[in-house]
Amino acid sequence: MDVKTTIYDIAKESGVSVTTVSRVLNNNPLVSDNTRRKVLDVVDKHQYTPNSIARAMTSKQTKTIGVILPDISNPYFSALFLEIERFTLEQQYSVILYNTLYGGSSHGVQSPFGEIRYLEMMRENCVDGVIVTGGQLDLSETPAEYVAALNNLARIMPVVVIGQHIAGCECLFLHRNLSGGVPALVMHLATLGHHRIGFIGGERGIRQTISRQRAYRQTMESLGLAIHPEDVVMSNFYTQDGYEAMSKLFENDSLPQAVIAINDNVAIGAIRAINDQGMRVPENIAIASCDMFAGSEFCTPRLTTLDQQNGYLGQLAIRMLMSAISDVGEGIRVKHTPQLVIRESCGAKLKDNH
Amino acid sequence: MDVKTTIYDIAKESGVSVTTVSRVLNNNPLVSDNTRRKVLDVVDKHQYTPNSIARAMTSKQTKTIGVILPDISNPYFSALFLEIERFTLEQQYSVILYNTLYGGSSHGVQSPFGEIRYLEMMRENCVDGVIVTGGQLDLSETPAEYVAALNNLARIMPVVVIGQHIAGCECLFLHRNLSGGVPALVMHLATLGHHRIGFIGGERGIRQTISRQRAYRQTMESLGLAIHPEDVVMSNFYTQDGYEAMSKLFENDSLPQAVIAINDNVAIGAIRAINDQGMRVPENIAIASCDMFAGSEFCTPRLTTLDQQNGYLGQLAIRMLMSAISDVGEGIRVKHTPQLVIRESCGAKLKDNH
DNA sequence: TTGTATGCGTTATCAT
DNA sequence: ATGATAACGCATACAA
Repeated sequence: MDVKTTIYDIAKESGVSVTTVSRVLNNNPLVSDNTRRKVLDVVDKHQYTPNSIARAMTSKQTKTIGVILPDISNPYFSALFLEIERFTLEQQYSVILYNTLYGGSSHGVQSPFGEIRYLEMMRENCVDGVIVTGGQLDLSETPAEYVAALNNLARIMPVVVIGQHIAGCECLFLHRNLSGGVPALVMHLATLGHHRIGFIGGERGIRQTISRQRAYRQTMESLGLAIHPEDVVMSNFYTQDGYEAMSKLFENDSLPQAVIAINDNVAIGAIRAINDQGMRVPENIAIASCDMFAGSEFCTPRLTTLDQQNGYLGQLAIRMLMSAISDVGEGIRVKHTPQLVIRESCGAKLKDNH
Repeated sequence: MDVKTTIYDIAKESGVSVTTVSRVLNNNPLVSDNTRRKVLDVVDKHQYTPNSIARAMTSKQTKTIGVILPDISNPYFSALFLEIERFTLEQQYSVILYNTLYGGSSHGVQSPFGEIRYLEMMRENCVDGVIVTGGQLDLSETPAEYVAALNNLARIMPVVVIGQHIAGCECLFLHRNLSGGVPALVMHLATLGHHRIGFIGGERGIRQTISRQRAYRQTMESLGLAIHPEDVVMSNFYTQDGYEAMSKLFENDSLPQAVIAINDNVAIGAIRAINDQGMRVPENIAIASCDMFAGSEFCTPRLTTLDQQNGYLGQLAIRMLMSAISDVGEGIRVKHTPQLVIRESCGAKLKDNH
């Protein structure tokens, strides 16, 4: 391996001091055009780029942010991440990504560490700021040690949490509208004539689950529709979990007319389970989902779902972080409103295709 | 923001020299148990962790690797990445991820830079090694400037390329078996009585596309089956592309009995298009795919596909890189063999579900 | 306009 | 067993 050329090599070969080279590199105007050109020639010749490590030593900035999330193979998180990364790059920052795999992944891959360890690693890596989402943050009762670890980190650098506010947590919060759109979804189903509506997916004790279920229950009640307790089955957030939850429903004596899934993956698994019973969606059972993932407009049937604007959320988070890194600012106040996307899986707009 | 405590703070408070603290931190045996304990107490009290930047200054190692890929929201790449990250973490390394978004993404997100820029950024960030896959690497004619940029980087640090070997490229290559399994797939279809078989998806000029199409053509020929030129439609690698490619097929005078898709996403899009025509899979047209993604066993119909062992591939890549970083080793020789996964979308194993 | 000297936090070399 | 000091590559305060 070649050794990287340093600012000293450039200085010597250009016949100037390191200071001058440094000035040229940082576009400091206090350099004559002549020397500037001379230096840049040598820089180009060696394809020299400053060592960002050494730079970080003096500047106290690594120009790197950290992102901690459970599972990048989950479409919800990858949509978020892609937007975060794009903005990060535009600001000349890089991003270190940690997948905690908390709550499991669809690949069976195991994480070697617990979530708290990832927070520590951020500190060790001297990133300039951190965005963290999912995992224990989404527990209705976030463990005290985890909050303590978050606060520990937040004392050193800006930390943006995408999720609901946690008492005693000193981070910046980007509040997610967890239940928004669910009432619209329930009403849409009711309007289509589905009066017995179930709810599947999501883990017990997770905020998304709780919040969306609550909205579902309240809307049902306000519409005067009864909820059959056996129509509500929790599991997790992946396709497999949708399959299992729906299969549970089939073990009951009777079925709901419509089922709301916690997200598109769960909905897809549910549809598979329904098909396995020789029934069809939406003819026999309608399916709707609370979180739209890329590609769900190509399912059969196309999924009626809620656009949670996940990419937009990522954009807000990174803007919040960047402003916290540069300014003294305490972040920005924002709002996002989940939008109902009506497609085929509930019976509206269904093409006659046979 | 609090300022991070340094080794000096610890030294002063412990009443020893920084050298001794450093020894304690690095488990150097040349410290008496007494001082060690004394120092560790202070370390614990302040929750001190060494500044990895300063450490990198002297050690010339950042304990960070870089991964460059087109789009982490693509299941193929996320499966790869998750395995890379797991092994990386086990080795106490972190990973910086760059999505080049070369070839487009499913989210419409645009990358601010060209691929070569990402290679430069790796150098600037002083990572210890790089894994790069996808993008221009997969062009049948990789541009000379891109190869030059790769070589530039490879002169400074180990670079592992997941893909086919490129003439004149000095990186370490993890050869992918691109066409393996395709003959088995074609034969499977032929055995089921499908004699007119089409092929859709994949971009023109991309190695995967070329390689798999060639295997498809050769196998067809060896089986004495004719290929109708209009049954082959290229597009890209996403669901939408599968939809469009299949729609093209419907514009022809007649249809193939079976269609091979370049991957599961394309297959899903194709199935959607077929359903939109009032036809069913596999009853009217059989669909098979060349690259299995997580969750495709929950499609309706379940996809018959090839397991490319993408996660395993990632594992091999990171092992190769790690051995190149530590040893003088020139990497490891490995083999992976895509496996045929027979499910429902071709008509075998189809449950009667209506 | 240019250069010298110092510091950033750690590890390593060399004393003691 | 412990400590003083140089070195890593860069930015910057201060001189010239």
